[in-house]
Amino acid sequence: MRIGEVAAEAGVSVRALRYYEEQGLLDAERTASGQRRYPPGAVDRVRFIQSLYAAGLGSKAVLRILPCMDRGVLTDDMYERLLAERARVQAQLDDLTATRDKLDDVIRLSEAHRPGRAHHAGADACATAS
Amino acid sequence: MRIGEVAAEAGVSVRALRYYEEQGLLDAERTASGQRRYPPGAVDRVRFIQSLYAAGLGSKAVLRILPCMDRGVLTDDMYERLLAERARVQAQLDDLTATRDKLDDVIRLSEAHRPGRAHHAGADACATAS
DNA sequence: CTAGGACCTGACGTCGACGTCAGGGTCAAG
DNA sequence: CTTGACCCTGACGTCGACGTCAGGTCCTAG
Repeated sequence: MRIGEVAAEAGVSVRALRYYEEQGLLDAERTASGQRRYPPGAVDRVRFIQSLYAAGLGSKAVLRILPCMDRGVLTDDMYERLLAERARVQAQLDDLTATRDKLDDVIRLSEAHRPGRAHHAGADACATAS
Repeated sequence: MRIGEVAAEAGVSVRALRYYEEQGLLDAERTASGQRRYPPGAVDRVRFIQSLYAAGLGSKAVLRILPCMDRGVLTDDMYERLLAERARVQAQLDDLTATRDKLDDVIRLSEAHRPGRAHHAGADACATAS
C-alpha cells in the first residue's frame, strides 16, 4: 500500500506516518525511486499506535512496547515494560472514572436545581417547536 | 491560605496556581501588599481542575464547566457544555478501556509463549533470593 | 509528451501547561 | 534592624506530535 492509502484507512495524516517512521514505530519498504510501500497490517499497527498515544503514552513508551506485537517472544525487560504501561493505563482509567463520576454529581445537582427543564437536549418531547 | 500552602496540599506547583488564575480558573483575594490569599475550598477546586486536565480537557473547556461548580443555577449553555464534556470523558474512557484490553491480550499471548517464567515481578515466591 | 495528483526530503511553525530565570518586595523571628 | 523564607510580576524556554510551506521527483492517464 502507498502512504496515502494507509493514512486514509487508518484515519491519520501522511505527515503522521512519516513521523512514526522517524520515531522507529513503523517500518516501510521502499520502491526503487524511494517511495514507501506498506504491508496491509500497517493499518492496524497505526491504529494501535494511535490508541497508545491517546492513552497518554509518549513516543518512547510506545517504542518500548511495540516490539511486543511483532514477536511472540519477549525479553524480561519488555515484559516488565508491558506490565508497567498496562498499570499506567489502568491508573488513568481509574482517574478518568472518578472524574466522570464527579461530573455526574455536578450534573445531578444541577438537575435538582432545574426542576422545570428538560434533562436531555434533543431528548425532550416537550413542546419546544411551534 | 497562602499560595505555597495551597500548592503543597493540592500537589501542584505555585506556578500552576498562578497560571490557573491567569486563565480565569481560580480567583484569589489579595492582601494590601498584593499577595494572594485563598479560601480553604481552593484546594479541592485545584484538585478538580487537575482531574479535568488529566481527562484531556484544555483550559477553555475547563473554564466552561467550572462555573457549574460555583452556582447551583445553570444556564442552558452551561448545562449543554457539561453534558458534552461528560460525553467526551466517557468516550475517552471507552477508548482507554479498549486499549487496556488490547494490552491485556498482548500480555496474555506473551505469557502463553513464556511458559516457564514468573508472571508477576515481585509477586513470585519462587527461589529468586539466596 | 504532458498535465496534475501523489510522493519525497528538509526545516520551521504551533499550541498548551507549565518550568525557570531575573529582579525585586514582604513578613515573622531573633 | 537584619536575615531568610516566601511572595510578586514579567518574560522567555520546553517538549511532544504533528501542521505547513518550499522546492523537487514520480507516475499514470490521455
